[in-house]
Amino acid sequence: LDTMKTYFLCLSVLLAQKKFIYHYKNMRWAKGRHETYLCFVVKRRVGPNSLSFDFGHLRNRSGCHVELLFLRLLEAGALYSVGLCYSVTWFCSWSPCSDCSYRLAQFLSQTPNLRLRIYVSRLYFCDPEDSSAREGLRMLQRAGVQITVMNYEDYFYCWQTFVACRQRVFKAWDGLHQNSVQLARKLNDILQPGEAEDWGDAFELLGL
DNA sequence: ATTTTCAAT
Repeated sequence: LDTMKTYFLCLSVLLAQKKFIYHYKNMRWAKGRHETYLCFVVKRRVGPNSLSFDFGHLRNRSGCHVELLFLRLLEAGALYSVGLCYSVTWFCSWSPCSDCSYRLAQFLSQTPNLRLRIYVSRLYFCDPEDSSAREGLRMLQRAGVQITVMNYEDYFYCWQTFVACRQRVFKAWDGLHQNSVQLARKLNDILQPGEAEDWGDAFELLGL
């Protein structure tokens, strides 16, 4: 019960502006981001024409990745009860590691009444083409998860929704758009493997 | 060109 109280306490607090900027900045070399934040919205269908919402944020704690903390929260019944339809959208500062992807896919296969959409600010350990993190993302996609790289609008939305912004308008950092485009391209390569080679083949065929 | 990563000290 105390654990649950702690969770609810965490959920009720808005993120500090500096913390949000620091951890969600989508720069290529995100030095020192040894924490991961997860901002979420849980939409619940409680009647034919009515929805209820929960929102908040979590961060990883004591060696537990934030995605698994979120799953624990769901499983503890804090945000979830059987028989209702859910849609969960979360905005994470790092993309999930392979292990979290695996566990999420497992969870989702047992929970058909839950839809998950994941927005990520940066890609976690996805540089090598054969990395398990990349494979994990593909597994999530096959499990029906929509994975997207955050863009300006997404940061804007998060700022309004999860940050103690006190009516201060979100101000983009240098390179936000460029970095987002680059990361989106990379994620696209990860999720649609083979496309690049197809192009290569096409060029070869055309003698280019 | 190169740099980092849900830490470990």
